[in-house]
Parts: sequence; structure tokens; C-alpha cells
Amino acid sequence: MKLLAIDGNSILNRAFYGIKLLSNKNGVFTNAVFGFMNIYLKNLADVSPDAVAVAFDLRSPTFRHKAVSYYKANRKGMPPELAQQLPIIKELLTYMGVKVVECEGFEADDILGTLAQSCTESGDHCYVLTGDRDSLQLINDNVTVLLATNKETIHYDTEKFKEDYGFSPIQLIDLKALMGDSSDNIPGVAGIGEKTASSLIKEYGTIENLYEKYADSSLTKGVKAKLENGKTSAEESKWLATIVRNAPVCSTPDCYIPAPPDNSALSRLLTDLEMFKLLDKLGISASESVSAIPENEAPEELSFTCSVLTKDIIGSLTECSYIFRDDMLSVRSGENIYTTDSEELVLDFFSSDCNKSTDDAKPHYRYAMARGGELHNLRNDASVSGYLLNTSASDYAIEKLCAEYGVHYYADQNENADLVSLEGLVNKLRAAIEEQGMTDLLENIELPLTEVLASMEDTGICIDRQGVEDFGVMLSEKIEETQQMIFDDAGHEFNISSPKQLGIVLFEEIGLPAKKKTKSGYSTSADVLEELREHSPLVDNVLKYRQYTKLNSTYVTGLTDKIADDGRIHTCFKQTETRTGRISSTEPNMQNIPVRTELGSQMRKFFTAAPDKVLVDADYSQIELRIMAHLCGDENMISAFTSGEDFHTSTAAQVFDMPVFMVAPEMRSAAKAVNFGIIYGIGAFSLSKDIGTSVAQAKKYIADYLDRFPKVKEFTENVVDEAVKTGCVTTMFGRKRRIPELSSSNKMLQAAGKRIAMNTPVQGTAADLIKIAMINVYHRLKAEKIDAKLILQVHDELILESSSADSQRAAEILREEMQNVYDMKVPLAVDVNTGFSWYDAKG
DNA sequence: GTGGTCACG
DNA sequence: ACGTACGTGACCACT
Repeated sequence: MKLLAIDGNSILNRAFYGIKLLSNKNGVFTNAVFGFMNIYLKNLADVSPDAVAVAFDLRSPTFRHKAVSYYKANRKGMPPELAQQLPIIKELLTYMGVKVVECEGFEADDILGTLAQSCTESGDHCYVLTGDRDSLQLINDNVTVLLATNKETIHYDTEKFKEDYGFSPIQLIDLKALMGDSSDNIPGVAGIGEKTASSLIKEYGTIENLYEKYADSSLTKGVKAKLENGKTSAEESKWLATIVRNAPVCSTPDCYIPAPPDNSALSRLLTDLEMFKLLDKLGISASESVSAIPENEAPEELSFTCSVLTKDIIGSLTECSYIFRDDMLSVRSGENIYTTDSEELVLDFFSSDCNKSTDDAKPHYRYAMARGGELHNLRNDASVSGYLLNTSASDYAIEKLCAEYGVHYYADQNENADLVSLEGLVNKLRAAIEEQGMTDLLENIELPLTEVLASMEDTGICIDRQGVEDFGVMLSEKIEETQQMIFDDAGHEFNISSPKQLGIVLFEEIGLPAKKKTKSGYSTSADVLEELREHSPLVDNVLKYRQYTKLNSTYVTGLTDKIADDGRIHTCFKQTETRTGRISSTEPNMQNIPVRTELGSQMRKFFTAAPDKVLVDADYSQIELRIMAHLCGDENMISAFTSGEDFHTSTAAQVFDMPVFMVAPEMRSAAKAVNFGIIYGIGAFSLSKDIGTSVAQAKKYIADYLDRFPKVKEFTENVVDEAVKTGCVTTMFGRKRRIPELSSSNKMLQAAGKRIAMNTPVQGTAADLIKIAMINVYHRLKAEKIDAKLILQVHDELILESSSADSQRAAEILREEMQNVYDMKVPLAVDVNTGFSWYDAKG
């Protein structure tokens, strides 16, 4: 028989520290459970055991066993984030039918030792799965140790062990007796480390033999003295390092043959933990979570009348949910399901007066727009609602949302599962949105925005393919040239794009001082190289090489690959992606087109209006700081915005307590840096790095700033307090973001959570405001029949493509709607420019 | 798939 | 002792 014996504590521990902190929507941490299951399932598949035992430590208040009472009693306790996952994994394993073994007064590895011993005696084979090298002492012909590391699981049998250590597994105990183990409080022999201990064991085999013979040996005087002094400790340590093999647990593998799993309990638990992939892997349907739904909300028995959609039916529909995939439309109204694949009927339905709910409306708008049609009366959208309720989810698929919001998913009963489930789902989502005060946000901002984004994607932006390609040729020449100079300086060829190879050339071959390290070696980031510029022309060329290759691969190649048949780029604006409420842009990302460097900004000359048209570009000036001024109501900050002076100069004047004309450029830039810091959640260290001063100086800047703008201080403190209490923050328009980091016991994570708490209301409100402006601009251009369309949004910037004739009117509308989007305590300033290319229209 | 790097607000 | 500003997406090397 094959028995898989697992050290539950060790594996859970390894999983916890190997995977970043995760939590479900209730703030329950799940990363260790998640990692445990991954390791478990992988090894289960590798070993295919007949029986499985998962052992956990069980400490008793009255220690009966020496090992527990003694040496592990003063180990550091586990952090609460891990401790709370211990009962969860036990519950999970129990539902899976896997035997959990605990024995009062014994640790997990004692139980493993006992099971391993038993298998050895009975001729069965025991696979010990653990993250702890101590257990390697259990290896013999019947016992294999599967050592889980951060990357992989290493299979240790006798041979592999001897290869790595140079002695037999059982001698690991003797090794520990000499070298000790601080994590287990095993003292060992003072002054003897791993190297010495290992060679002694290789030569003498056991400490008993060593102590018999060392006096007459050729060992150095020092080692002899250390051994002499440490004899008692060595003997004690050997005893401590020996894993118990006779714990009072059932030791025959038969005891650990798994029971059948309780799928409904599993489904309920995994759904609650939001581990949908795992549900999948275990082959359990989320629909079995039906038992999680209270009795009075048990799923309705549904029977549908299915028929083909007709014009008459479309005319009679008033409320419905629908799904539209692969050009197939399925509409549910009450107990009726209507389907069609006729383009004409789909468009008729989309433009009908019927109130509609769906799961992802943007492609439907695009389908309609591309055919000259429209989609009307969208009343709810599951993905957008799901996003508002939790901006941190990875996706908003119907099945997942159903599981999360306790809606029965009809997967096993009906091939139209998504459609049948959708109605219940959107009702639940709507109620949850209402409960959280986000109805207005949903109905007046997010749902109307979907149509605007669809229109922007549909319209796209003109790109000068030839211009981009010529630019690419120029870059390729420069890349070739720069690369050659780098190879000449280095004395050999290598891959400059490999941070690893570059690090070796810079810091080992040339011997430049390495300032920063990353997890995997030297950092070669731009800020590091910047400081090394003077040391070597090679560094300068590497920076140039990076700039040229970045432009060439990401922008030249990346963009030309995305030009559609109409000669335009149609980016995808994602509405349910960011934690803060911003939209994002992909394939290609049109929100990070270069502008900060002279060379990079040339790219923008290739984004143009169509012939006879122009681009109208408008951007908010310092919108986030204006929002901060509005939210906190600080009079001094407000006056810095209303004085007509440059804001950063004005704040510098206030902080340094001098008239505006006395403010030196470095004072302005210091004030500017602090202003940014205020938005991001300030830290003295980062500020000092940013402006090149001491941390103490940075601290003083911050203190003086907050002194001068006391309501900024008050506001950020209040936001953080509130966030710690409720676990979430809110924007001016009611958008919410949960911040699980705040309940971490890790100080770093907590501090990060506080910065998120300070930043999100500001960044999120900016996102709310520009979304409102976009909706208003879109509808006004339509209503006033202006020949202009919104085509891009870059967070605080909107771009229209307009006929030359209408461009002035379009620019006025853009300015008005952006400036007047909401009545604030400070004016919202907008810069507007017009030009043929994006480069020209940016002022 | 992850980490490093770098483009943007 | 450690690591350090908020929010994104794309490309490359490497595992």
C-alpha cells in the first residue's frame, strides 16, 4: 500500500509565506489554504496513494510529552492571518474525505515518524510530504520524503539524500546534534557550524563514535575544545532532534483510506472562500452550493417555453434579461425564452423599448453601432454591477457572480444556464448595490458610460502607418549602432535586454558599484543606471538602448500590429478592471503613449485626425489636488487654487512663509513633490529620495506642509480611521473599494493599506468626474448634431475627432462639460487645444 | 507564469 | 531589520 503522510503545519506554513496575502470579500485570509491545496493536489497526482493522512500539531495545556513542553514552547507564535486558516484547511480536508490526524501532546512530525515507522515494519510505502528538512531523517527503503520548496517538490529517497548530504538519512540527527537549529531551539555544539558538523559526521558517523575517538584524532585544537565543552549539549541536542516514532495514533495505512467527499459542503466552503478554480479542479459544480441558500430562497422550479423570436414578440416585451453570444440572441421574459440568429431581429430587439439586463453590454453596443443600430434601455449589467460591489475581483463571469451572491446557477438543468440564472443574479446585484448606496453611481454613471466607451472603441483613432514604420527603421539603426558600441566597451557580445546578463557585465566584469538588489540579482533599473552614468559610457549607451528598444517593440511594432482594416486603431477600454474606478486601455494600451521625452513624444505625431478633420484635446489641470482641496476644505489650499498663481509655487510660498516672487525653483519643486506625496499617501523616505534630501529634511517638509494645510492632515487621518473601522473607502460619488491590507498584522502591508486609503478617494473621485464629463459630452455632441466624436480618454484628458468646421463648437462643449461637471469648492481648470495630430493638439 | 523594466496619468 | 508613494499594460527573459 502507498500512504501519503503530510505535515499539515509545515505545508500550510510554506504556502502562507510563499503566496502573497489573499482574502475573500469578508476579509477572511485564504492564501495558505489556497497554496496548501495546490501542493496537495499536485503531489496527490504524482504519488497516487491508497491512503492519505494529514497530521497537525496539537499542543496541550498540560504537556505530556517532553518534546512539546520543552523546546518548541518558545517558538514564535504564528501570525493571526495564518492561524485563522488552520481550522479552515482542516474543515476543507474533512469534507474532502481526507483523514486529519492530531494527537494531544505531539507534533505533526512525530505523527509522520510514527506512520513512517509503521510502514517500514509492515512493508508498505510511505511518502512523507513536508516543507521541513528535519523529516529527511525518516528516509529509508520504505520511506520517501517529498520536500516542498518554494518552487518545486523534491523527491528524496536514500540515494538522493546521500548524494546531497554525503551520509545516511538517519545521521541527519547527529548532524543536528552538532550544528544545532535555531528555529527549533536545538543548541548543538557552540562554535560548530554546518561545514564542520557535516565533515565530522562523514568521518565519524555518529556523535557517540565521535566522542569516543575525537581526543586522539587529528582534529584541530579549537574543534576539540568546542566538542569537549559541548558534549552535554550535543547529547541533549541529539535527543531533541530525534523525531518520535511511537505516537499513540492508528499506525496502519488502512486507517487513512479516504472517505467519499461531501460535495455540497465542499461547494459551500469553497464558494465562501471564493476558490472557484479549485471547485473546478475537484469537478464540483458551484450549483451544488444550493444548500447554502436559505430555505425560503430555494431555487424556483423552472419550466420554460422556448420559441423563435419575432417582430411581434419584440414589440410586446417590457422587461427581459438576455444573452448575446456568437451572434446568437437568447431573451428571457418570465417563463418564455426566445432565440434568434437573425441580424435584423437582434438589432430590432436592441433598439426596442423593452427594459434590458445582460452580463456584458459593451460588445452589444459595438455590434449595434457597427451596423448603424442602437442599444436602448439597458437597465442592468451583471459585470458592471459586480465590479461596483467588488472592484478587486479578477473577472465577473456569471457563474462566479452567482456563486458569490448566493444565486442558484442552473448549469446542470438547462443548456441556457447563463440566461436562466441571469435574472435572479441581476436582481440580487441590484439589491446589494442599493444597500451600499451605489444605485446612482450605477444608473447615472457606469451604465451610461458603457455606451460611450463602445462608441469610442468603435470610432477609433487614425494612425499614420508609414510614419510609424519609418520611425521604426530609424530606431532600428540607432539600436544597431548603440548595441555595437556596448559590445565594444564590454569586450564581448551579450543580451543587453537580459537584466541578469547586463548585471554581470556592469557589476562583475566592469566592477561598477551595485547599489540596489532585486530578488534575483542586481537591479539595473533606470534610476540605478542614472547614477552610474559618469562611470562609463557603456551605461549611457545602455540607457539609450533601452529607450530605443522600448519605443521600437512596444510602440512601433506593438501599434502597427493593431491597425485595423480601416487604417485606425480601436483600443479596448475596460470598465471593470481597476481598483479605483479608473478605466484601463488594452490591445493596444492608448493610455501610455510616450510624451515625457522629446524622442518618445514624436510618436504622437502619427496619431492624427482623418483628412479634413482635427483632434480636439482637453485635459484637467491638477485635478487630483483640486479634489483633495474640495474634499478636505482647507482654506489655504483652496486659496492656492483661486489666487491665480501657479499652484506649486503658491504652496511653496505658503509652506516657506514668503511672498510668491521669492520662491526659488528648488522650493517649487520640493513643494510639488510634497503635493504628489499628499495624493499618494506620504512617506518621508520616498520623498527624500524623490527630491534628493535627507530623510530628516523630508520629514520637516511634510510636517511644515501639514502645518500649513491642517485640514489636509485632518482629512487623511479621518479617511484612514474610517477605513480601518469599516475596511473600505468611498469616493464623492459613492464608489467603494475594500482594503483587506488594513487588517493584516504585517506592518508593511498595513502601511500600504493606509496609503491606498488616502489615495483611492482622490483618484477614484477624479475617475468619477471625468466619466460624468464623458457622458455629458457624448450626449451633447449628439443632441447638438456636432460632427465630432469622443475617441480617447487618458485619465484626466479627453480627445475628440471633429470636422474642421465644427471644431470650435466641439472645443467649447468639451471645455464647458469638463469645467462644469460638478460644483466644487475650487474651480476645475481645463486646457483645450486643437491640431491635426495628437502631438499638435497637446499644446 | 513570474519578475524586471518602463511607458503613461 | 526591513523596505518605502497611488493607479495601470506591454514586452522581454527566464523558469
